[in-house]
Amino acid sequence: MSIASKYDPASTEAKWYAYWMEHKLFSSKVDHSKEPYTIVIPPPNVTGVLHMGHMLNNTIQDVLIRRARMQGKNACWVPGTDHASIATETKVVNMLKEQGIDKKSISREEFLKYAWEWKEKYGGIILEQLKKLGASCDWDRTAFTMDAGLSDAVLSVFVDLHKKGKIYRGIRMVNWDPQGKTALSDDEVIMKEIQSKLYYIKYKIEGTEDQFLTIATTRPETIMADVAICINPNDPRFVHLKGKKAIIPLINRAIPIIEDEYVDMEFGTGCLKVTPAHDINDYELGVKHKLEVIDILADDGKLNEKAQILVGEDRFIARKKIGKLLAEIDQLEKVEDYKSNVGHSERTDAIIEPKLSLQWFLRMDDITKPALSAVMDDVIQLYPPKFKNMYRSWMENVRDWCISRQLWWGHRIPAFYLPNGEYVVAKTAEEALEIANSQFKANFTLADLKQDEDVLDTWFSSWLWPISVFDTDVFTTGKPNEELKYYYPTNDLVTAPEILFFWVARMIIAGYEYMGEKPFKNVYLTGIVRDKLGRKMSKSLGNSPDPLELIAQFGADGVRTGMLFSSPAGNDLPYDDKLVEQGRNFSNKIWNAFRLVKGWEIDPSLDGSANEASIEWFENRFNQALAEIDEHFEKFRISDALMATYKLVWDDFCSWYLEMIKPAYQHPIDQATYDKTISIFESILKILHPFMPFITEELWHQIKERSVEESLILASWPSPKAFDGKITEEAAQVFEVVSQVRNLRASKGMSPKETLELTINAKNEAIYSRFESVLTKLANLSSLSFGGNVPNAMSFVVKADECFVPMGDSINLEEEKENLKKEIEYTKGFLNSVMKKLSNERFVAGAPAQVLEMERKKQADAEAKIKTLEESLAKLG
RNA sequence: GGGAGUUUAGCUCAGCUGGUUCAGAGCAUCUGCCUUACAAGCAGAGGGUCGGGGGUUCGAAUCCCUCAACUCCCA
Repeated sequence: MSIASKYDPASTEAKWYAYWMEHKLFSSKVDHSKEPYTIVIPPPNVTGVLHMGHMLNNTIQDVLIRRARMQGKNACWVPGTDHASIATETKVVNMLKEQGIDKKSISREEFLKYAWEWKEKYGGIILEQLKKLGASCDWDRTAFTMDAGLSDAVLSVFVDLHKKGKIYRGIRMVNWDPQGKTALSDDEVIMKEIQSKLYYIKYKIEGTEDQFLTIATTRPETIMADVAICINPNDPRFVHLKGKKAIIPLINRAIPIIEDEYVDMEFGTGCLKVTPAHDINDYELGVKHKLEVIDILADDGKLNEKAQILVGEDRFIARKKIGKLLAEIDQLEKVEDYKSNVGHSERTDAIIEPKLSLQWFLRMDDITKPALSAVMDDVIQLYPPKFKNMYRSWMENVRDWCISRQLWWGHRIPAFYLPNGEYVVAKTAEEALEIANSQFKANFTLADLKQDEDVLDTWFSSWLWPISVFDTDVFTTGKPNEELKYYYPTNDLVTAPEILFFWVARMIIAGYEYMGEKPFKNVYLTGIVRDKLGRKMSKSLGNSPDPLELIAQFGADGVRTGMLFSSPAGNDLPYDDKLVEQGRNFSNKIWNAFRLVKGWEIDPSLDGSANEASIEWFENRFNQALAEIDEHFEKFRISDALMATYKLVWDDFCSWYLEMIKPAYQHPIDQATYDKTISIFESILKILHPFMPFITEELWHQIKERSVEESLILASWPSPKAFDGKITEEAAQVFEVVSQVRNLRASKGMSPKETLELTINAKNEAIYSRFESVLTKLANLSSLSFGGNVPNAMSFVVKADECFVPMGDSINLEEEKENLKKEIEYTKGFLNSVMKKLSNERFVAGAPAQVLEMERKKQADAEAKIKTLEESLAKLG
């Protein structure tokens, strides 16, 4: 045989991907004669490389898009990348550092030149990697969040929202990363439990020499920024302190003692130091009690001159030193070990400093409303729906979005400061100048304008993604172009739950704000890919396999199916090489099934009527399975759809169907059976294609020569036909007899080659005679007959039909009797439990008719079975 | 501290509105086979008190209460 016994994916995959690309089969154009089906890719970081999470995510998208394409929809999968401000800037800064260049020593323009060079060099690697996976994106549409058009859209939106009064500038407490020297959104902060210390510090009461109050704090270095001590008004321990003042140790500044029920009487000493500049809760308390704000920390986390002491020291060194100084003057009561959750920067891992700073904000109270109800009312459906709760609690408690970042790589905030202290928001400096001069009746020149140094949060561009990849002007014109009208709203979004709020929620917000319409219908949330120990895959742990190596080793089809075998929506995927191995084995199984069929000689003179029952059975079984598979897809149960396909192909098609119709070795097959089998094979390739695009396309073309238009990627998904459940049920009964005969052989240690005689005492002989040739072949029988009395035979019962297999003298009469007795005993016990139910008046009265009927049938079946068994026992003597 | 989720076979998970689809699947395990499509395979088998306890019901993996463990989100 000319075809190799093992499938070699490498050459096949390269060949077909090139073929699809060459003939532009992933391409989608506006076509009103077809229903659009659109997915926008969650844009990966432009400088990123493919990791296992991408593999899972993009495999799912490709499965969905390929199936939609086969269903005759105009499938459009838009790829692209995200500029990822912080991540990319960090990488570029590090790269420059390696070259001995300090970011501070070069200008913004120079830095951006390096950054763009970096982007040109590494940007898009990840997209190339996606091609290896088989991703059928319309690559001509590849977008980048910093492309000219998309950037323009971002600025338009900023200007527009500012005009609408939704964007404002204000002092707020933000999460400050002292290492990256930038503000972070709440979502970019990771809470980690760390071991710290709780310092008990004694503050002297003003006007006394020996009266103190003690406060417990984890941050003694901030006492110089204290503006009050707060006690709970209901705390009897501190009644004597009301209205007094306390003196901050070391700097001897008096601060008032205030009262607020916010203070937890149980925690620490019950006294709380209030430091509005350095703690969010204190800040709110400060606002409530109109306290001043003293900020003693510089942007880099070092103490500034307002601290009065230890100026220039790093916050953590200052913490230790303050502890020591306090101890020296005997105002440190004690230090305890303490575990607390502390925010860390997602990017730099530095401990976050709550910091007051001047930032740009987007008002979230109104703009979020349609986005909340869209999900609550299932206009947008989350899969799995359990995320609805999380979504709601987030949307209901959302805070204004801090959209400025102290970085250079990104969309620079289009705000221009004027010499008169005012500022103007406009897309360009020229426009800004015009507005400024007319608004303030001035004669400023371009040189007078100073643009804001900050850039916008990356999500402020990616929230427009489902719109801006199609139309970048709609934000100013308000009139969607043809593309946007046709493709928007998109259908499905596949992404990780960790960015449900970062990204998904904000796209919904932008969708309603600018299109008055949802951006997508369904959101499929994947899980996180973890290693065997349940840890997240990460570069630092080194526990992530290289996706490209996996593809090289197991084939893209194998990896795709492997990833999907065990990853229901929303569930983490515990990755194991075993999974992709199973995927590879599946490819091989399909390959070999094809080898078998392709190897048959056809003899047109042969009569194939003996195979008709088998063909009829499989066609029914196929339609039954297809209905299940389609249903799984509709409900986004992708793993289940795959598993149902897997079992149909492996068990029903390979293990049963092909064995049923397989001619004896070196014997030819009849034309009718061959043709039917090829057509069945084609149907199977179709439903496999979304999961395993490469091997299926390869075999599709090996079946016969086909034109580009006839490629499998464009073939139509089989439409489910009605199936006869009776046929599949009866076949299952016949298969059970086959299994039992095989089992009998195995338990007697007989070779499968030894033929056996089978006699069935059947209620309905037609079931078996229809499949006579199949039974004979698969159970390796020398004869099949019907009747009751068979001496010296082993017996088993299938659905109240007793089957006899004569074993001659090798039969152990006593053992047989024992087995029969056991079976009778068991069935009687079963009957008993049924009778108990049926004799229970309340059951008969309360249970629905259908259930009653079922119980009565159980009773009848069991009684018939017992009768058959007892007769057999009697015959044995 | 507040909220959500999870707990079913060795592992990963199905099990829809309580009732033959009711204790399931895949993988792993065990036994026997290199039976000319496939050992990346074939045929067969074993394996679970559905986290513990209590309740509702004629009937509970499924509903309620309670306890326990784990996970996530928020403070």
